[in-house]
Amino acid sequence: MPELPENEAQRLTLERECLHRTIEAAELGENITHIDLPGDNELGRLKGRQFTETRRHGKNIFLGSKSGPWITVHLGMSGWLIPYDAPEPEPDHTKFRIVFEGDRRLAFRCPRKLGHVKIVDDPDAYISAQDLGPGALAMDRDVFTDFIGGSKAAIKSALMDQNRIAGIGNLWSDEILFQTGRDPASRGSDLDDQTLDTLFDTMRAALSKGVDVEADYSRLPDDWLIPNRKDGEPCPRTGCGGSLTHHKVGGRTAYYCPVHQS
DNA sequence: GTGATTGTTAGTAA
DNA sequence: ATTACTAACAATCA
Repeated sequence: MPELPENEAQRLTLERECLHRTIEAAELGENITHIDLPGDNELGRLKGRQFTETRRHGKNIFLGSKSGPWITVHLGMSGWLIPYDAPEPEPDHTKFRIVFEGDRRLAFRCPRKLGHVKIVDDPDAYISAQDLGPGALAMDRDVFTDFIGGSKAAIKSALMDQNRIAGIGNLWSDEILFQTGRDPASRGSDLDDQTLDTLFDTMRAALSKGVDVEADYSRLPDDWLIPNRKDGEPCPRTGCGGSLTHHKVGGRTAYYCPVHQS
């Protein structure tokens, strides 16, 4: 379930659970055809080292140290990083694991195999090679408003364009547009300057709150979309009175309220 | 069986 | 050249 807030929560978990422990081994799991994982040579480079820092850019998580190497993880659609202590059982669908000295383990669970793990020497070089845009919570207002204001694509698709804004996916784009009161299929180029500013502020506030609650949706406000994101639910916006519905925008399912989002 | 899923990307079209 | 849209990827679930 990984967009910017979820990935940031994962980074925090790694920060708390996986630093300053000597790596005994890095290993592949079972049933790993069709998933992008490091080869044996790469795995060997991790042995004997310690991770000392974490980073995140958009939906990409990095775990490493000044002198490298780093591992970078993308969770894909269903990936999750799970620290645990032996002899607790390893999670199902573990595709990659790190064995730390002592009992600590880190499992990369990825049942749908759309995530990946790579070994990289320099996170910054990796980020620029991937052509990722600036992180949604790190970017300047002008860069955001220039891009959205000049985009003829559906505004939902523009918000999710990782090459321009890194970190926003299907759920959080819906949330941002719900709070801004815009139809997900509308065009960014149709927005006036004031609305673009509001959209930027709303994006920052929504994602920041998601980060604050460590992506625990039960701790999001009741009048937000995500905790109510289901067909036929009453629109949670106070006094709106509409009903939530959905349709396809840019190949993804967009949930929205047809009454207050235009 | 049908259609859906919180993501990315190769290929195509404009 | 740039931008926008679609289908495909793999596994699971309703």
